[in-house]
Amino acid sequence: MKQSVRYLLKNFEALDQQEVTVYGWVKSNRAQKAFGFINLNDGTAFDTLQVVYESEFLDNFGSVSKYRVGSAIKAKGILTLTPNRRDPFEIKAREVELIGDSSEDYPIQPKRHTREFLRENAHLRPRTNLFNAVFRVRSILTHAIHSFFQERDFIHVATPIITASDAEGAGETFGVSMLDIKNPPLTEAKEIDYSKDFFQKKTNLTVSGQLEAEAFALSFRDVYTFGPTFRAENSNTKTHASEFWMLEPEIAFADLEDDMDLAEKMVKYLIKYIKEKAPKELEFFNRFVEKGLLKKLDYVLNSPFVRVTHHEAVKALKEAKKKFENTPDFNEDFATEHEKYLVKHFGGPVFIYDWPKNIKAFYMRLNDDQETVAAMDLLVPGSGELIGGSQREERLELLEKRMKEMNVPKEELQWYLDLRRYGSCKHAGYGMGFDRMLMYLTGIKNIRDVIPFPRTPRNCEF
RNA sequence: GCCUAAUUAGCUCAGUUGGUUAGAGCACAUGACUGUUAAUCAUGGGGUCCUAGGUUCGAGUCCUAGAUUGGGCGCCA
Repeated sequence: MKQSVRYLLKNFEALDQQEVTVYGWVKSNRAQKAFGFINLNDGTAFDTLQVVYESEFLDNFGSVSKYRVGSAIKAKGILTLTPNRRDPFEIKAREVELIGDSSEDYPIQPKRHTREFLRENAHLRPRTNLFNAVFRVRSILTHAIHSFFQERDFIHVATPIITASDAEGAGETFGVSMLDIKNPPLTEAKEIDYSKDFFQKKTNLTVSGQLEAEAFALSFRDVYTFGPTFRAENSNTKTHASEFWMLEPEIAFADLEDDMDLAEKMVKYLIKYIKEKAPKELEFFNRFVEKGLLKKLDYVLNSPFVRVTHHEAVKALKEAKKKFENTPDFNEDFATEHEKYLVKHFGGPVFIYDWPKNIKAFYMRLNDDQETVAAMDLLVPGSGELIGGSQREERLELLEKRMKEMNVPKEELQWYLDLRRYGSCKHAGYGMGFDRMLMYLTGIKNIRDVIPFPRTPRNCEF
């Protein structure tokens, strides 16, 4: 019988003077002449468990006192309440056994390491306090997303990872091919002949599950897709990764207003959920990662998100006293400095909606002014653009016209146009960068530190 | 992709104007210690100063190129 540290932390009061067995890794070991202390972490809880070992109970006291940090051990002993000490209880060992030694050069020490060093040791960093907390919260956040949508009767749809659609926009994609790259089959025009490839056409890793999600929304009404996404851009920033996770809900019989309502409700739900399920972890982030994190989250929880049009936002930028490197323009997207100013100016998350049509994607619904589309971005402090969404163009003629204007090939997207031919209706959706949401919730400032084994340009270790 | 900074022990860092044998804390090893919790104390071992060239009587230190990493920006349905 073995107990997890999490179980003991929850039930220790009822287990006083009972024998328990724990397995885990040594976080620190402090030996004196006839007794010593091991702080044990088994990964099930953020906190460690103190194991007291004494020479009078152990034959192997000498070797136990030499167990190094990182070693895997088993400890059997008597759970004892210690109300006057720092920890509420401890284990008085009757048996301590080495399962897996950790050699002298174990890189993770009971001291502060730089994030860069830990990134290079991505296989060992989940053993540190910080990453133990980050990746537990990541797991809980995944669950929070599913429960938010499942509680609202959304259908989860697994959209494909490999697609043949290159029509979604200018985003660079990773190609998927089984052709011999040294000697590929060529067409008469001396171009690579993808008809000889595995799928008999050019394929790539997905940059979005949205188009397929739309098909399901026009069957199930409310759906969401949640999974990995791949971008081959040579982006070197702390908010971009080559492989990341994206959540994309899609709702039918709904407009942009409904879309923003859903996004706002969801963000608040996720914050509330994490506060409830990972209070220890949040407290840790609040102390050591971002001072004021809890205050920030509470503020977001309790105030309505500001909603301004792109036009109003640009106006606010133009009226700002601050000098920008890039001049704000009514027909342009924002630069990073503009986004930073806007979230500061509006004091928290802010929706920017009704964007000029020429800087947005072909599927976004044209507004009555003929100049803007029903698109929205949610900007948040620290993580930049957290959510981007729109109401979709449901009118076949207008959609076809827009595709022609933007050189989107129609042939590959006949199925997408079908959705407008057969029972079309207004619908909307958005995409949320899951990893950016996690950054926002934990205060971690680099996306590489919220992804277990991050992939970025020139880096695919592990 | 552009700009900028950094790279010295397992880790975090110091290293004077270019000049003796490159240092500290933690970690590791040995020992002391009857309640420690980043324990403490004593002693000890541990270095391709990122790589390749160059300048110089002499380079961790100066120059050139490259690699890697950080930060800023760009790209980003």
